[in-house]
Amino acid sequence: MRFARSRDRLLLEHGPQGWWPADTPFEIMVGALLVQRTTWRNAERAIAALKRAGLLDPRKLASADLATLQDYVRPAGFYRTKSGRVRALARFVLAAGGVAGLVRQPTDSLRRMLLDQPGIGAETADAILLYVFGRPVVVVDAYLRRFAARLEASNPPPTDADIVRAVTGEIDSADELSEFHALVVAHGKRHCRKIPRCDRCAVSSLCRSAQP
DNA sequence: CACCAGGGTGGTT
DNA sequence: AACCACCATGGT
Repeated sequence: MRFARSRDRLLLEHGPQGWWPADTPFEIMVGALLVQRTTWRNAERAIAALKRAGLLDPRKLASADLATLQDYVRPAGFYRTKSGRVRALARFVLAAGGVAGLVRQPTDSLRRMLLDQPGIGAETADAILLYVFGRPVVVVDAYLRRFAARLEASNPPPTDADIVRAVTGEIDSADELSEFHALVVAHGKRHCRKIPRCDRCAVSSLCRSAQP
């Protein structure tokens, strides 16, 4: 039960993270696209710009002008690709009858639908499943890969499937998985990015005791 | 200056 | 299947 125990200690060290910060479910979806390979700070600027323009709504965003969208998305980086992706997402949600229309889909088919959308890969799909639809899903990102690699200390490092298998069963509810993912990110941001050694890491008691 | 941030995609071995 | 370059802004 290493992941569950780690989760408990991360919670003690960092406190509740309150993810995902957003006013609406659709805002979470847009944010999940905009935050890719960017800081949350910059993604937030783009979200604020869209919100200020009243475009953080599937119907409005679906018919928005691309050049205008590029202007709003710019601070989040990759504005040419991301602007098209958020509009495609809006059209997808709209065609599905809104977020409320998607809720009735079973998790596996909903996941496939999300993966069909441009700019939505495994990580973004799982983040949306977890934070928008409350499905008990393990979100595997770079932080969790490093975290698991340190925890397992194995060569070769655990695959994504290994990680999902290990976490599933230790942490099962969507609420716990939400908090777990947020805590792993919070911890990872302060942690050295070098995978193997934590013995000189000063930011976390978890790091020190994970290395006997 | 180099490197990085809450990835995904299309192309090449 | 494993690698790779690319996308682009803003902070350190």
